[in-house]
Amino acid sequence: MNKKSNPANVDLNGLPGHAIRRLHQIAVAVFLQETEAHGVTPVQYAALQTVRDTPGIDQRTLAGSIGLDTSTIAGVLDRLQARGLLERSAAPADRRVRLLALTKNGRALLDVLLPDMQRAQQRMLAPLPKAERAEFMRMLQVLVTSNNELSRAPSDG
Amino acid sequence: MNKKSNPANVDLNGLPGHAIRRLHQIAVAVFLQETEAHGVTPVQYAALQTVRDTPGIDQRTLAGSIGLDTSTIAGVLDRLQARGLLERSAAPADRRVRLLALTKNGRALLDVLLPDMQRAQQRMLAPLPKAERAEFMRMLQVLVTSNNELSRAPSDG
DNA sequence: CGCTGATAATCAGCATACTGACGATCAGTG
DNA sequence: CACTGATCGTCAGTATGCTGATTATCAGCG
Repeated sequence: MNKKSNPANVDLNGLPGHAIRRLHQIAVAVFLQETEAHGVTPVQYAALQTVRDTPGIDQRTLAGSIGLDTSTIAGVLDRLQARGLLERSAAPADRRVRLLALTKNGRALLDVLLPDMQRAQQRMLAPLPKAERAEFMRMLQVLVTSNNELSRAPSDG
Repeated sequence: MNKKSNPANVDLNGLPGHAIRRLHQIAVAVFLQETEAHGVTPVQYAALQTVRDTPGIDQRTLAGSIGLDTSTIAGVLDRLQARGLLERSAAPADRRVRLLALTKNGRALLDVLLPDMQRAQQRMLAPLPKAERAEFMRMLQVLVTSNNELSRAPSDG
């Protein structure tokens, strides 16, 4: 790949942003591989799981909880609803708000998904020596929570 | 946010994949903030920098080098070319291949971009104690290089 | 030279993810 | 009740990022 040896050259792999982007791509790929049978994306899983854990949550709160824009969550929920995994209903006290709940199919999907999802999570950190995995997760949490206010829909979870 | 206390509940923030996705979002936001004046995305920067460091590189090699699909790189290069930052020329020895090179404007942009880009990279890790930043980067590299073959266009850089 | 398999790039389709603008609704005030 | 400002959700537009199919070209073989 004969790169010219130049002081202006930059080692992309040494840049945090670049490495983080690559790791994210890998994490998504691993998740999709392990959960292949269920046709669910990481974000769709996060939405389903959060609605299950917090039935009757509204879209805005859900978006903040998983770190998504309100305009992005709309499309995610459209697809989940179209698959019959989730229902939207108008809040009786405030007709602007749409309340979310899983259908029976949605809950069933989460149940069968769980072991595959967990295996995916373990595979992501598997290359790290066992002793270092918790340390990596701890640093990850520090970086995410410290910079939380940067995204448009900061997570309150 | 009264979650029901249920054994089926899952702490999303404890999942590697979720934390990595959030960190990626933050990294992109920081990059865009610090380099706001230049209207360049992280991926566009990676493409420009790699073409500068490896003039005459072809699209497929570039895609592999920064960890992108060949179908994704096409759109990125379209936009850079439309802005006059980069040129595509047919390889004389193989007319399927398109060789890439920066224009004078492209090189100039990278020059003025450099300090902003570097400040962005530092900000991403700033919440971590100084002593831990190198350790985090080291673990990041381990995870990326070990799982490299998972993406469609594995990086050879 | 003609055929076959491989390769470079593109394209269509789908799914995040953002900004900025908009319509609908609500709460508070006079 | 009418007006004002805020809030919830949506939409249009743009930019990654993927899979699978297609086109153009090349390399090798008979």
